[in-house]
Amino acid sequence: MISSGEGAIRVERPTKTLRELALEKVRDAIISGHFKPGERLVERDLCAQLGVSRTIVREVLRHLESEGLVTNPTNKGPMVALLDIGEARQIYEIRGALEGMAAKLCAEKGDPDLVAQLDAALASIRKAYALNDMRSVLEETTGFYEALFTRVERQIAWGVVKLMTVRINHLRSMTIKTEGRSVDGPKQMQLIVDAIRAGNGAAAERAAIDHVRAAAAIADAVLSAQVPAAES
Amino acid sequence: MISSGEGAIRVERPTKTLRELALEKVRDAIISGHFKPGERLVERDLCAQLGVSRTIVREVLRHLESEGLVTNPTNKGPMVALLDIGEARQIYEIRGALEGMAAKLCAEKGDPDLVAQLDAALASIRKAYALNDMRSVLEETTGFYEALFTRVERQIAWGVVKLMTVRINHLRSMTIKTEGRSVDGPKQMQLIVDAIRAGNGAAAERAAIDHVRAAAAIADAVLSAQVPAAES
DNA sequence: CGACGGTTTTTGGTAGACCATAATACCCGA
DNA sequence: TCGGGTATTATGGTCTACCAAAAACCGTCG
Repeated sequence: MISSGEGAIRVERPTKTLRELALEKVRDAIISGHFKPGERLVERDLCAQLGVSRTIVREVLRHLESEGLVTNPTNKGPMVALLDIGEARQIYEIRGALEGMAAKLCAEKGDPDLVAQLDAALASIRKAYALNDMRSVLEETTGFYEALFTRVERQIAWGVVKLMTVRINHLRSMTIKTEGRSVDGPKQMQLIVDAIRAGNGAAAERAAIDHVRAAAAIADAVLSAQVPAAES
Repeated sequence: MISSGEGAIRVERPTKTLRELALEKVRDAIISGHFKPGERLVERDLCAQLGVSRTIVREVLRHLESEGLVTNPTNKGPMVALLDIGEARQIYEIRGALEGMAAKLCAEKGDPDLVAQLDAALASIRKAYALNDMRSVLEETTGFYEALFTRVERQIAWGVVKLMTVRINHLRSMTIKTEGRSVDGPKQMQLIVDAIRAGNGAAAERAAIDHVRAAAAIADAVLSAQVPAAES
């Protein structure tokens, strides 16, 4: 991303600032469900729990707000964002559009290295499924798509997809556990890779969209079942 | 967005918090070029200029950072983000994908009201061009696309497009001033509307993509000319 | 049981302090 | 004059304390 002219001998001290640490902690806590949707996030409580000052906490909350993980009704204080079923559908749709675009570009690029990388990622996913290691499944799947985007220099689209993804993370972890997903999921991704290998852009796009669509359908079912009819 | 059960008699005091005000001010200052790309944004200076405390300024900077308008090199302090030509291309591409998607959905919906609204927006754009009122051109164009997205309930995609758009705002204001743009721009948008009116989803999608593509091409030319060869 | 009124909680926002580090200016000796 | 080391300054990162106002809570009284 940064055009550092002078090679890779940079010292790169990964000085994480306290704020970044706190941000990750809170984000993970939300994603992992430690803080449940709708739960209030009281600034001073967070200060105590994180062991940092309000300055930090406020900045973190603001950041998460702009990520869509936290909502902030004025004069009420921040809370973990609720995921609307309509929003979830929209997010899956956006992912479909962008992942389809990336897959198409990959196919048109015709880079054997890329195909190899995707194959490897897919193998890892299958292995993780076999071991029932859902955490790794998610991780490797993320890696698969990261390659899909970044190998054709689409960092920004990848950023958007990541942003969207954190908001539906708990849905993701439910969809991958669904009956048959351990077979269907990789199979659909295989179709993407095959189309890319064949250099068939249109097919790659379609396959990517289909894969997201399948995940969306499962998520939809999960959400509908989970909240059959929220009373007024 | 919010399901307020009890009708529209809400008092709705638009109590903007200071922070929100400050955020808009700074964002506008960046978009309008008051703060130029690469310029340092010194926290204490901003405090003085905005008349708010450092807490607020820091939160605002963090927010703009996650919008991509500000970068924050560690140990250096925030500065207005530089727009890379590659990033600009990526952004136009994403807009193409999403606006194409929205246009297609609009066509498939077949809502006469929507068509009327788009026609009206387009008329306003033409009028603004005739008056050489570029500010209004931008505004009305935004309205056009907002309708395109929100009329088919794609608020999230619209949010993404808005996010992308602020980052290329100065490019936008240059492209619309380009020779012939006052004719070509509306003409291309007319094609979108026509396709929607005809209920032709594929054509609407194509027209939307073409329109973005044309803008991207101009932006590309502008950027390439502007920075012929940035030295190492 | 319900309305009223006060107390506590919590947010929005401010001021100012402290430290660490990066950049800059400066100064002194060879 | 040049080189190098040191003092200074600018700035971000972080903390604490404080205030006002909105909300939430709670207990009392009609």
